[in-house]
Amino acid sequence: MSGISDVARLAGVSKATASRALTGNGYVSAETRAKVQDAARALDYVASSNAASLVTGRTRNIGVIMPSVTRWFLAEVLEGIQDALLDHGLDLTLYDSRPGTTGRARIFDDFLARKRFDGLIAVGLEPQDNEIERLQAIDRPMISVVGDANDPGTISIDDRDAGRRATEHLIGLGHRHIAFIGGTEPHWAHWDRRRLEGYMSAMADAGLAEYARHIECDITLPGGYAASVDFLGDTKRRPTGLVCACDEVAIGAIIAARRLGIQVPSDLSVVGVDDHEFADVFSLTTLAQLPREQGMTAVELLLRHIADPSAPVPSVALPARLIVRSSTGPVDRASSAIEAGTRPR
Amino acid sequence: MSGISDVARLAGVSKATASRALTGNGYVSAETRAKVQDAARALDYVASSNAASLVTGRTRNIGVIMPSVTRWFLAEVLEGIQDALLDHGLDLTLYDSRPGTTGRARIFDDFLARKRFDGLIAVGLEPQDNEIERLQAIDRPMISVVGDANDPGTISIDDRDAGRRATEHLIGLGHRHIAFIGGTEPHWAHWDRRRLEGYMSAMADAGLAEYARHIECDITLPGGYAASVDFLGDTKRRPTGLVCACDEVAIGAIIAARRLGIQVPSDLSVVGVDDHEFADVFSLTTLAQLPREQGMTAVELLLRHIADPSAPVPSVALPARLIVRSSTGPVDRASSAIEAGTRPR
DNA sequence: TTGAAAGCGGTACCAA
DNA sequence: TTGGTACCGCTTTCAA
Repeated sequence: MSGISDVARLAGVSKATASRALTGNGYVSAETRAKVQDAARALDYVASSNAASLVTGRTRNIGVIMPSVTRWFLAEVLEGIQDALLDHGLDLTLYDSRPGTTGRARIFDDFLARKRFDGLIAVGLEPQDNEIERLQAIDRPMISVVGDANDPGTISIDDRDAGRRATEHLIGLGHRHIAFIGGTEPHWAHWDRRRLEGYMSAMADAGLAEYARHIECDITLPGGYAASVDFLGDTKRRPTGLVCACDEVAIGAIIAARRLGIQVPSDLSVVGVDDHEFADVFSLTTLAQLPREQGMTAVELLLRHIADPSAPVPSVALPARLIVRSSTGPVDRASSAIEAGTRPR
Repeated sequence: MSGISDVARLAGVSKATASRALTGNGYVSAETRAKVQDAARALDYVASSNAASLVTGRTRNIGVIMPSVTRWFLAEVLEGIQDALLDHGLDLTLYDSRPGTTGRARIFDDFLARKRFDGLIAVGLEPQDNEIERLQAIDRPMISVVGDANDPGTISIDDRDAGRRATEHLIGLGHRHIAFIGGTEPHWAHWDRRRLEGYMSAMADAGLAEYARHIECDITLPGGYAASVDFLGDTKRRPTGLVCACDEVAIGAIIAARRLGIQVPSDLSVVGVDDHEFADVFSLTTLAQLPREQGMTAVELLLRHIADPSAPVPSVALPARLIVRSSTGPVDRASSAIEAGTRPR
């Protein structure tokens, strides 16, 4: 393992000049630069990042904190972040902090305080009470993916709008009995709450507030499946349209419907949010978001913020794009038990 | 930001003593230790890991390199690794190196050479030609998850055995026309090749070699779906049993079967390998592996190796556990087109 | 059991 | 444009 002194010696210059030639900071003649670079290559020189960080205060490392890596959306964002960081030559330190684990507590109490990163990206974090203080105490540039676009440094889709447009899509197909599925009281996230609000306002605007109904479930495929098996079994109250908090829940609902012999979309239309990698296989109509791009955007915003901490940090609210597949279709009033009990308009 | 000198001053001791008290290396009286710890707490002292690493050569950071984080198995292993590392107070640097990307090339050419980690865990990496040399050049302890258990420092299930037992399960149910689905020529991984071998040997041992058939597909849910729609459509040649390279492929096959009106398991029995989080929702019979445990085991092996580099590094081959759900059942000879053309034994 | 002092491997200031 | 040198913050001899 040769150090910069070895490189300097071989190139016949001082350590200082070697450093300047290699980092590109300060004046070096083209000639000496070439000499130094040759020497470095000959010795397979790799700078010690510890030594460099110690004096510059820069780690060339970005921390990413998220509540899981096993959810499709989060994993996609993570890959977008990784790609962008690799392009910039920056390392990625992962803090996978599942709510309620001792690991999460340690991350907030110890790991973040070490500040082994120049900046932090929080993805879908939903910090609880004292975690927020910890985050603020870190005193490092930070960007959030998923969250309230009114907060500075937040990248997300307009969740309220997504919920609204998913609902309007079904209303446009003639549905009135439309339910929303997703979210449970202890575990509400910012985004599913917003999507529910969008659903509610679309229903209200269409004069369908009395038909609005919210079914709680875990925001996972098995969660959506379990809840759907329950409420779809009740034939009398079964809605004809279903707005789902996300695609994983929607796919769970579709699987449940099949198991119960309910045809999608003739008996039940289902719309999700995400454009999950499985959405196509399930022919799922959905409001697509691009998590990978969100991750890459987060990196760009963060690096800009690090480069110029005094500049205001923008937020980015991306629109979701409606992709119509065949899990939604016009309501079939004749064959619907719930419509049979409703007076026609 | 106070440093160790501040702590030392406040505690009324020297830097050296403060360091000893805080790190636990060297003799310090219980009394001074307490004094130093109090001072550290009072000042919210956090040691600079750069400074410490510079002198000790230890980074207290582990690198994890894997070809993706969006596959269920890999994400689960990653969370197992993260949990174990958090327990030990170690950071995790992620190198997500998707095959064929420029990012992957950079990881192998630049990032790994920086050695910003005390050890490396490679998960399902399948390094290609020159990548292997790069890996060896790193000269840091390394453990592999997924791979050949004959190589030292490898954790995996016995893939051959898993393929064999999945096949034997179907044979035991009376199936003879059993196909294997998964793996395509350019992208063979070590594990799906081994599972195919297990399938082949089970077929041969049961005298069913003539019925063996291998269907190629991408090792993903959409890949399994697409291939299945194709080959299940050919009623005359349709097998009654299907051994899948992994659960994602198996679930894709089940979805394809449903779409084609093929009943599972009465028309087609499907068995996978993994016990994916969706396996239960699809009632999938599978050979379960525990990726989270594999990740945690990898950390333990790696830390032991780092602590004592001269000790031999063991390998761990875990057995997969058969979980029978309702995607497999006895063959129904009467209703099977393919069986109709076969003489009974 | 403690303190003084020498680095770890770079960067950046200042003078030449 | 280059070289000498102090120093980043900590650990670790070595001597007391």
